[in-house]
Amino acid sequence: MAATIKSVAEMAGVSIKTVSRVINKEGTVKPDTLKRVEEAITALKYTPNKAARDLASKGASVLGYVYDNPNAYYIIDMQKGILDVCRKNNFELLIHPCDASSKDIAKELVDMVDTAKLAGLILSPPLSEMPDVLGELDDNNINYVRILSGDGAFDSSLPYVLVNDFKAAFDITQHLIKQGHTHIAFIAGDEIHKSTIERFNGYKAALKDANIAFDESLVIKGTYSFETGVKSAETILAMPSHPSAVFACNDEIAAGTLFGARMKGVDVPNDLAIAGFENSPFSRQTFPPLTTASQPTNEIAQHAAASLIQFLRAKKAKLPHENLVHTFVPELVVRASTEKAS
Amino acid sequence: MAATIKSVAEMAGVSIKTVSRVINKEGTVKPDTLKRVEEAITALKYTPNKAARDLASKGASVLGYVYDNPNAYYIIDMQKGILDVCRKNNFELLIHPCDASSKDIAKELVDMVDTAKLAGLILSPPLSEMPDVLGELDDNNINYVRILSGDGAFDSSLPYVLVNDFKAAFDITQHLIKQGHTHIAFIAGDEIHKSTIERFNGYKAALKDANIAFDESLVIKGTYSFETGVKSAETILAMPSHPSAVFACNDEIAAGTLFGARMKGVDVPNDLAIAGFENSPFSRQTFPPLTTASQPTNEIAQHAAASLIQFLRAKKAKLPHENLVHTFVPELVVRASTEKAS
DNA sequence: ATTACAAATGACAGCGTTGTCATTTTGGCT
DNA sequence: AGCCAAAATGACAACGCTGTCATTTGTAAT
Repeated sequence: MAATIKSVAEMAGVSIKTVSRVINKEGTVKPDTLKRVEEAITALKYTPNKAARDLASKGASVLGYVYDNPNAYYIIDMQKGILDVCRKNNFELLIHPCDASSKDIAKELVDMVDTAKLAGLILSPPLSEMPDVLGELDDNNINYVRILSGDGAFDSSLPYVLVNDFKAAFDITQHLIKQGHTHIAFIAGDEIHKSTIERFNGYKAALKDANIAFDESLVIKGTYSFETGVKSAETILAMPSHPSAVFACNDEIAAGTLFGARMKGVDVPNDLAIAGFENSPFSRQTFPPLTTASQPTNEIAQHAAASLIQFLRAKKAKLPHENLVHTFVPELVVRASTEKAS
Repeated sequence: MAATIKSVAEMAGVSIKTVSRVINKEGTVKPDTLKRVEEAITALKYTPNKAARDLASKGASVLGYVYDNPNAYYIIDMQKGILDVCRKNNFELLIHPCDASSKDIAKELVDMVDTAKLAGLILSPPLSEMPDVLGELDDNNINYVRILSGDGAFDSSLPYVLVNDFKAAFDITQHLIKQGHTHIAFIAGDEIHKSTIERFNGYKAALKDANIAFDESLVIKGTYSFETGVKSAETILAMPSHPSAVFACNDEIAAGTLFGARMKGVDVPNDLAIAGFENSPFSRQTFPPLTTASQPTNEIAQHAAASLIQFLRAKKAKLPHENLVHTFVPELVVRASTEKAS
């Protein structure tokens, strides 16, 4: 029923190999024949059979996007960015939400790559920051690109994308300090995420930079969740002479903190300033809207996917390839939750 | 390098066809040989080559999930549900976010099915409710399952999943009425979504049921967005003797309304009760939390995917199949945004 | 035992491409 | 015109599996 390379070849009066050359843009076809073939392709509405292609060329062009992240907005943005690049490069995408805390996660990924014959993986935090998972992937010769939190290049034959949480956290803290706060609480997210550490370090660095003594008692451990924020608000407000500002490790925590403060009748930002991180859509929709840091998720995703594809191509062609690295610095977004009405 | 069906056959001392029978669970293999083959498979870590399989059996086992929906939580839930079923049935999933308002959307989908040799599509609203898109799919003999808003079965040879927004909206409105409200505004979402219409009808039915005259001036048109909520709040609060309650077509609008009310210093729920729809995670995280209706998105997704797969199998085997229909009724979730402190 | 028939297994031809290598065509030089 | 290398094209085997049909093996009834 559907057109095949053979029917196109017959119609154009050439061999199937020539048609193959045309669809693969090998560039060794005379303009004249090229045109005939292209016309035949259009006329027959021919699209190459992917299965046959994959079989003949050994190995499919499918990437896997692996994630364990509760932030739906982040995931959706990542998916869109990756898909864009995949479509442009004739790759397909397999998504794989999973449980990073599962004991067999590494094996699960290896199996998946194996079964689906994946060309490579794209890893989001926290998976991209788990040494044992990465080690297992390395052992099995699996290609992957990582998106992770960090502020400097490191040695790796595989591509990766860095997000400089340190710098952004520094900026946010500095912003709070400029608003006159000296007593700033920090609410941490899951420690399995390197971003938590980086943001914490940025926070400390900004304090130091402003000659404000770091006070351990102002640091609250938690997870990247609304509930953490709610509980932390209670804790913070119960402190004798409580902090006048809070830097929450992400918007969800910040929203929870805001909620908790509200419950206690506390005025934000006048009695308590609150800053988040990530620029989730809802950070704009809380009341008051949250000061936060914005990372270009879609762009990050595109860079990650593009690097991986470039890497795979270089590898296939046995070309040497440069170390593919990109760094992004989330940008400070100031909103009402940290700015006193003037 | 990797094991093939041939190497397994050799090791087990059988023909490749027998191995094929084993991996396809055809069930016509003697227990004895079965065991030998399975051992060989394990020993060699053999996994069938998907491309070869697809090629030989004409047509891959890949479903496409097509959506144009700004609600990230909904999409993530849907994906997870679909993915679960796909994995269980050895199907793969291709996700396809798209723009339903694009003129060529129907063509885009047909092309996609064609190119990726998809076995079928899963359609979310609003795509599942657009006659011209469906018509084009029908014309091209594309198999699909729809998830749509409605309250009764209809004739269709293809499976579909119904969500009874009418009933749920009725329940929400009734809840507001029971709280003593008689002056209830309705904020509509995009009209391209049938859910908007259904929810509107449910709202009207509940009013009628309580002998409250329907007042056209209390209906505000909008889109499923936070901004619509914010603007509507202004409109509503500017009304002479403004409504005491609002039924917003979804949580995002409701959150916006809440935000807008807050801006004006209005007390929710005492001066204005607000109800949403969808039970988005953030409906629990606004202050006060929103009354809403909860739909089991994950389950809906699973049913949709399962019906489609069942349909495809029946079709392939040329078996007659019953009309595969499931109906879900979202459940009322009462929270502080509509309950006056007692 | 023999026959008859069902169950289990195998041989082999595709499926629609790409890769390899052989062949033909082309165009620039003498 | 004649020659040669380079460019263009083609023939054909693989890729790893499934479908079809033929063959062998097992089983129950005579």
